[in-house]
Amino acid sequence: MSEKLYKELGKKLKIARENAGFTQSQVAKFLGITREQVSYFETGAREIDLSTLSQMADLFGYDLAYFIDVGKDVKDTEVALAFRAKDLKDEDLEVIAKAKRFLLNLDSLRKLVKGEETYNV
Amino acid sequence: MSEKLYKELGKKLKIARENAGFTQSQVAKFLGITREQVSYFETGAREIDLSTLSQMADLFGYDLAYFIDVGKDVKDTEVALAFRAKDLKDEDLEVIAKAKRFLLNLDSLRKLVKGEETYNV
DNA sequence: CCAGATTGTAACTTATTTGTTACAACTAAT
DNA sequence: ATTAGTTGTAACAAATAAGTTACAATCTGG
Repeated sequence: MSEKLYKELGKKLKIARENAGFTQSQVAKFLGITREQVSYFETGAREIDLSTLSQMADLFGYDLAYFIDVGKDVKDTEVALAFRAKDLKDEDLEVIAKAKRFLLNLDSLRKLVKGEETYNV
Repeated sequence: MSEKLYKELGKKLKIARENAGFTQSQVAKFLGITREQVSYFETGAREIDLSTLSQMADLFGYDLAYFIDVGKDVKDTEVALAFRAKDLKDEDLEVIAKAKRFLLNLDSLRKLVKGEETYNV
């Protein structure tokens, strides 16, 4: 997970905490960690671990998936851009070219390992 | 997150890896961690961090949420199986991970750019 | 069956992460 | 504008997690 995504997650955490009406100190006490850690998580300076994130989701009344799906929109956008080649950087084109070659070879690969099933994606 | 849940997560990871046709060593090399770590993650002996879990989800062709949300239905196993990696080299793993993300996003992509066509790969 | 490959796990060392302390910036209320 | 309360962040020590090595168990193709 990229550094950028942790910043997004941190913003969500901060907003969720404020919506729930907690201070960082209260959250920290509840989680058994320091106030500073909570701050670091919210600013994206330090990576939050899964169990702490899960506890925060419980405390703030959110589904864990809400915090996990951070960056999903960004991913979709990146893929969407793949179809508008004029906006792409050179380094991206390399990856897309390889991915397309891979997809083109997928059919023969499938015959190699499995049977004759077709996959609708 | 309880210790028990980590064991469940580990089992899911192992099954997902085996379905994808990877060895622990291949996965470890892709992730830049040791083979032993992968083993510890799969047995639940050590806690997996969010970023590593996210990378594994990409590599195996699963949504990250699948490994987090207990009781969620298995999604896109067909896609994962389509990419059995038995005969592939370690260097290809990066491309495969990206190609899988590409496939997983095809559905939303289709809605974004086109109409109701289906794509057979 | 045999040899090689894969996996689980323990013990130890190294590296990374977290806690602690300290201080500055910002806010809201009086 | 001053006080109390909150938050961001740096630096370092302490705690924890990860890497290393080693070995046994299991699986697998020839």
